[in-house]
Amino acid sequence: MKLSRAFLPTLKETPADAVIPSHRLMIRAGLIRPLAAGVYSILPLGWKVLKKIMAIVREEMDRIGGQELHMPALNPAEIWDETGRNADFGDEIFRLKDRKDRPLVLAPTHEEIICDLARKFVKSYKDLPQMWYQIQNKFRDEPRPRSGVIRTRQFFMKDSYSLDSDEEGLDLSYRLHADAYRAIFSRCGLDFHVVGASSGLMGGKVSQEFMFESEFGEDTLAICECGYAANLEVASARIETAEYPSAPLQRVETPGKRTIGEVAGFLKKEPLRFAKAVVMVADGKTVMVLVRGDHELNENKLQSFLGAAVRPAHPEEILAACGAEAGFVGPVQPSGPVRILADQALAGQRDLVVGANLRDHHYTGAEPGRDFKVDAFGDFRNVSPGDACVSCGRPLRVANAIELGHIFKLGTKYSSAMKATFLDRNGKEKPIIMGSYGIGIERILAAAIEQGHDEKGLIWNSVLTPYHVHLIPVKMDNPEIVRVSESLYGTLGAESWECLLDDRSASPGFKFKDADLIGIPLQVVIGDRWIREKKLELRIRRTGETTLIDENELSPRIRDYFGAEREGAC
RNA sequence: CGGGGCGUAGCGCAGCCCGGCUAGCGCGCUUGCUUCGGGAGCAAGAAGUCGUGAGUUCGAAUCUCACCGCCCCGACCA
Repeated sequence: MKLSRAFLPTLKETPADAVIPSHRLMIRAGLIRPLAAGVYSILPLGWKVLKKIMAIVREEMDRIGGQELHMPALNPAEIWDETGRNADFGDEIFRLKDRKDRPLVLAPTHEEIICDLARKFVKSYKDLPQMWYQIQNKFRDEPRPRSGVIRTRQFFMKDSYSLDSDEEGLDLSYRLHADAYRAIFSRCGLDFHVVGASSGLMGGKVSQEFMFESEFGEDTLAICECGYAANLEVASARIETAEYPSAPLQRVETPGKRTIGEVAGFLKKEPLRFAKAVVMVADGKTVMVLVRGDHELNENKLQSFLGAAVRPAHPEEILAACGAEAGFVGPVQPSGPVRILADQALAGQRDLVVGANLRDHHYTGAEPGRDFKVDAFGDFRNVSPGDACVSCGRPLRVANAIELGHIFKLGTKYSSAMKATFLDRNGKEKPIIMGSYGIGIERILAAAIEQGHDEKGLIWNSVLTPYHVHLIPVKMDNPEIVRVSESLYGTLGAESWECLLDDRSASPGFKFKDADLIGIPLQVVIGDRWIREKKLELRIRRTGETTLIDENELSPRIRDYFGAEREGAC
């Protein structure tokens, strides 16, 4: 592509509303332009990279036996009512009506459509297993789109679905996907973690996320050097408890001291000697959850334990259940009926500080079992940095991350609801066992940029780079330089290297800055050195290293840089 | 949805508090000349519903109200 003719609008200045590096650089380097909140046009340079990503995804999906299909984004709402997800998605689903006033939705995912296809075409165990996938636009009316292309309202997803007749089949389909995903993200040159995750709205028991670490991530991971990694939603750590002697239960005055920090300072006791009471409501019932004073309640774990959505209790509910306001509530003789759960770190603990269910008072010396009843112990807390890894005991690191992909063992949630069944060997009708697997295509692009840039601009890796070589003739008024650069452009193109030729009559500095911003791995400068000594300057974008080479050395150098796997193509 | 910020030329911004004459600056764009190794210089030019609507006023980019849009933090999130 010749830059004089290219639709490649680069920006010297950073747009005011772009915050994270990938977003800023995608706009500055002309990959994307915003149309509305969370909606982007993908310009030629960005589209070129996305197509390379999609090609890798297709190769790896085909390799594990996936069959590509394409389902409609425009769906009748009724099909979403069959599983109840039209309601479950709430405002996140885009709804519209056709001319006959029939309700339609823009699909946020495709389990329902898969089930519809499956119930029409899968009749027998002999038709299974199946693995169907697509790369398609998804629509989600996110409450808050953000971070450029990372959370948008319209985005490309590779979504695939496995249909199996038994659990062993599902295990295999799931494992194949896990392997394919590792291959995809590795081939795209990304550093990533595979973590145990929560299934959330999707249902099902087992799920794993593929995450890349980023300070701008919306998720938090617990990571150990031994290889253990989990989303904080489900991460656990070893329980380390010290033994303390019993002490008598004593009510003490703590005027105006509500938070653990305040009471700890006032009573001169460490926060870990506290049992913090958090009052939640699940299914209309009040639940008190105790966690150690230095720990945090993990609502996701509580939710999984209770099998119901939970929310923090309102002040009047707290008062009704405990007889005191937040800050002074505790497990010792609450005034109302409350189920009491406690984090396992509190099991067997003695001499704890708890709220007294009386304004401005706490108890010291409290002991579960002796002074208050715990209905159940469980893992209800967030892992914190430095906690001991469950598998090796070394300290865990906690880091933010962005989700690239998520794989789920769904089971029969959707197939049962939609009567997607088959006849097994015994002629018995059974629901198809499903898995569902997603990759955010644009997020791979964003991750590649988050992991490949410097203060000057993008630095593409050799796989995703939109072009291999950026030819920079300096002095376009010199016919010799123009002739040589055109000739190189022609020969490299014939060798099937993708080349950018900056044939604009701009100043050298301008071209160099633009080339660094666009970030093609190899830059070739044709200028003074050519005039004086017939040498090309080959510059590696990542390192800035420049070498003078003869014209006939260029192709071999390019081949070396991009590796032997390209040789067949040359 | 709660909190905060912003909306003036393609981009980045000033002007607004304290109303007033022709709405300004840098970049970019057009034309010409000169330049040409890290976002060149000079000269001449084109380009604006000051987000929208209503109100106050002799007069509104500026004050008031409503609405719309965009960004950030939080909530939420496959």
